[in-house]
Amino acid sequence: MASETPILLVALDVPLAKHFDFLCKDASSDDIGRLVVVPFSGKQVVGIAVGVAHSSEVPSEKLRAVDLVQRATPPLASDILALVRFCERYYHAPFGQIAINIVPPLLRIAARQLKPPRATKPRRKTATTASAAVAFTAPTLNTDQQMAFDAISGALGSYSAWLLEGITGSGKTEVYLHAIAATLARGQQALVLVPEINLTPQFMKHIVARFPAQVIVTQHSGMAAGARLVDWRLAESGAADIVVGTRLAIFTPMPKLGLIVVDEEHDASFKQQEGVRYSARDVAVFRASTIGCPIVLGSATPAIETLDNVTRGRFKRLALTQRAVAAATLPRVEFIHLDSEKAPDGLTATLLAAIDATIKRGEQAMVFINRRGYAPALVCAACGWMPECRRCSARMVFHRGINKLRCHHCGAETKPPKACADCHETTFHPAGQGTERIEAALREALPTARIARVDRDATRRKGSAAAIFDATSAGALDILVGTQMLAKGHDFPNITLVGVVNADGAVFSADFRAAERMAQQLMQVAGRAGRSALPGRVLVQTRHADHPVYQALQAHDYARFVSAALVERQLMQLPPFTYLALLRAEAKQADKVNQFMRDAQHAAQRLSQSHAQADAVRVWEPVASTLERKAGYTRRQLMLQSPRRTALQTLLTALIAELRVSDNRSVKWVIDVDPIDV
DNA sequence: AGCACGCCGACT
DNA sequence: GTCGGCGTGCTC
Repeated sequence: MASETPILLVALDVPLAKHFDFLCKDASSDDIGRLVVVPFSGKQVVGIAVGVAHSSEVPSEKLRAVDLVQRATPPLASDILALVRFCERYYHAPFGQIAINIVPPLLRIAARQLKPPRATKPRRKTATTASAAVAFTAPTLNTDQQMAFDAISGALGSYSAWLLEGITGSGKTEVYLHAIAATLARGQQALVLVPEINLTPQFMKHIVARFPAQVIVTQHSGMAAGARLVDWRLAESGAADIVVGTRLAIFTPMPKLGLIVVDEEHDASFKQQEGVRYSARDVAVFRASTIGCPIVLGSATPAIETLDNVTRGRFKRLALTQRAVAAATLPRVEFIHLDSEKAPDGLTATLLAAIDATIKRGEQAMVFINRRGYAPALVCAACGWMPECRRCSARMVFHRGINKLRCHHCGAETKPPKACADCHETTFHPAGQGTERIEAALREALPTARIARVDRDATRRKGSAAAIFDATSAGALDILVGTQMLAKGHDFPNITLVGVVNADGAVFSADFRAAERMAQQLMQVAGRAGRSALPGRVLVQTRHADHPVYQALQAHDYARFVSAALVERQLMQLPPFTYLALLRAEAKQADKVNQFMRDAQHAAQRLSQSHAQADAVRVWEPVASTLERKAGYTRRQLMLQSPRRTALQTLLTALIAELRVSDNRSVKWVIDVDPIDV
C-alpha cells in the first residue's frame, strides 16, 4: 500500500522470522543498524532498524509510528549486521533475536527509557595506567614461537586461518602477545576470545602488564552493565586497542579489527548452549574471512573438527614443540588400577601416599574429579532406592556441607530423606564421589595438610577462586581438590603431582564427543604438573588403563588419541566425516513432544527424499535427550546428518518452514547446528 | 516470546 | 457462585 510517510523495517526480539513495519517520517537509509523503540503488542520494545521502504504490505490502519530512533549513538556497523545475517542463515535463528541480544543490555534499557544512554568518558583501565611507568621487555621467542609469529605477522592485512598447536607450557600466549603487538603497530585492533573460566583478573593483569600504554577492554556476561557499555563504546569508536572476552565478544564492533585470537579453541564454552546456539569460534572464522584479517586458533588439544580443517587445507598449522621453560620436562603418567586396589572414599592408598610424600617435600599436589558435591547419589542401604529429582530424570546429588540434596540440572534442593520411599528403612549411604567427599577424605588422611576445594560451589563468591589461586602461588596451600576449574590457565611451578580420581565414566559415555572432551581435559590437567624445573608426576586411578584416552595421556600424544577417534568416527560416519544438526523439542506432556517429533521426522524424510541422491540427508529416529526430563519438561531430539553441509542446510530451511506453520504451540523447539552434545 | 481472550474444574 | 488452568490468536 502506498504511503507518504517512509516505513522503517524493524527487527524485534521475538521468535518470528520476519521484521515489522513502522511509520517514521524522517527515516533514511542512515538509520539501518540503529536501535529504535516501537509500540508492539501493547508495550514499548527495543528493536533494530534493518531497512527503509516507501510502502508496506501491512494494512495502513495497523501501522504505528516509531517512538524513537536512537540517533545519539552510532548504528551497528555494517560488518556486524553481516555477522548477524550469517548467524541467521547458518544457525536458523531469527535476525532480531540475534541482533538485539548482542547489544549491551544497558543500551537496550537506555533506549527504552527514551533517553540517550549516558555519555561514556573514555578512560584507561586503572591497571593500565598504574603499570605504564614500568618498562617491559618482551621475552625472546624460541625457534618454534618465532616461526609461528613470523607466519602470522606476515599475513596481517588479509584473511588467513592458523591453528597454533602447542603443548601446555609451550608458550602460545607469547606468540599471541607478539602477534597482537604487530597488529597494534599497524594501527589496528585485536580481539582475543578466551573460555569463560579463563577470563580471570590474573589473565587480564598479564595482558595489561604487557601493553601498558594501550587501552584494553573486556566483554563478558558477568560484567557490570555500565562497564560493559563503556568497554563496548571504546571498542566501537576504535579507542580500545585490545578487546578480551568470552564468546559473546565475537560480536563487538571494532572498526579497525586486524587480528582475532581464539585461545583454547577446543573449549566447549565457545558454543552457546541456549537461545541462539552459535559457535563463537566458527563465527570468528567467518568474521575474519569477511573483514580480511588473520585468525589464530590456539590449543594444546585442538578440536577434531579443527584438525580436520587443517587436513583439508582450510587452516594452516603452526606447531610449538618445545616447552618455554627449558628445564621443564613432561610429567610421568602412571596408572593405579582400581580393579586391584581399593579406593575407600575414592582415594587409593597409593595416591594418598604419593600426595603425602609430595607435600612432605614442600611441593604441592592437585586432585582432579569432575563432579561437584559429596556424592552423586544417596542409596538406601536396605533396597538400593536412590532419591531422584521430581522434575528431572536425574539422581539428586548429596551436598554434605549444607546437608541437602541438590539437582545439578534444575537447581532443585531438598533435605535428605528420613526414610526410603520404597522400603521405609532409614539408613542411607553416599554412593560415588564428588569434590566434597575427596576433600573430606584428604583432610582425614592428611590432617596437617592445607587443602582448598575449587569447584562452582566453593568459588561462588566473587574473587574466592582468585584468592585460592593466589594462596597456591604464595605456597600457603598444599593440596587443591577440584573439577575442571583446575584444568585451565594457571601456572603453579610448585605443583608436581596431579591425581585423577576417576574419569572412566566420561570415557565410556554414549556421547561420541565425551571421550574427546575428557582427553582434552586430562591433557590439560596433566599439564599442571611440572611446569618448572621440578619433575612432574600424574597418577590416574582407572579400571581401563588401555583405553586410547589414557594411552594418549601417558604417551603425551594427543595426536594418537585423535587417530583412534577418527577411525571410530569414520566407521560410524560421525563428524568430521559428516555434518550434524539436531531438532531439540520439549513439552510438559510427553505425548505432545512425541507427536511433534514423529511429524517432524516424517516431514524431514519426505524433504530428504525429494532431493537428489548426492544430497542425501539421513534422518534418524527421534530419541530421548541425554537428560530425558528436565525442569518438568520431557525432551526429545531428532538427528539430521549429511556428508554435505549445503544439503543439510537446505533441508533444515525447508523443515523449519513447515514446523513454523504447523500447529504446535505447546511444544518448545529449537535447531542446533553443529551440536556439541548429542 | 509475551500477552489477551476465552472456556472448563476445585475452592477462598 | 468465582479464581485460574493453558489452548489459540496476534503482534507492524
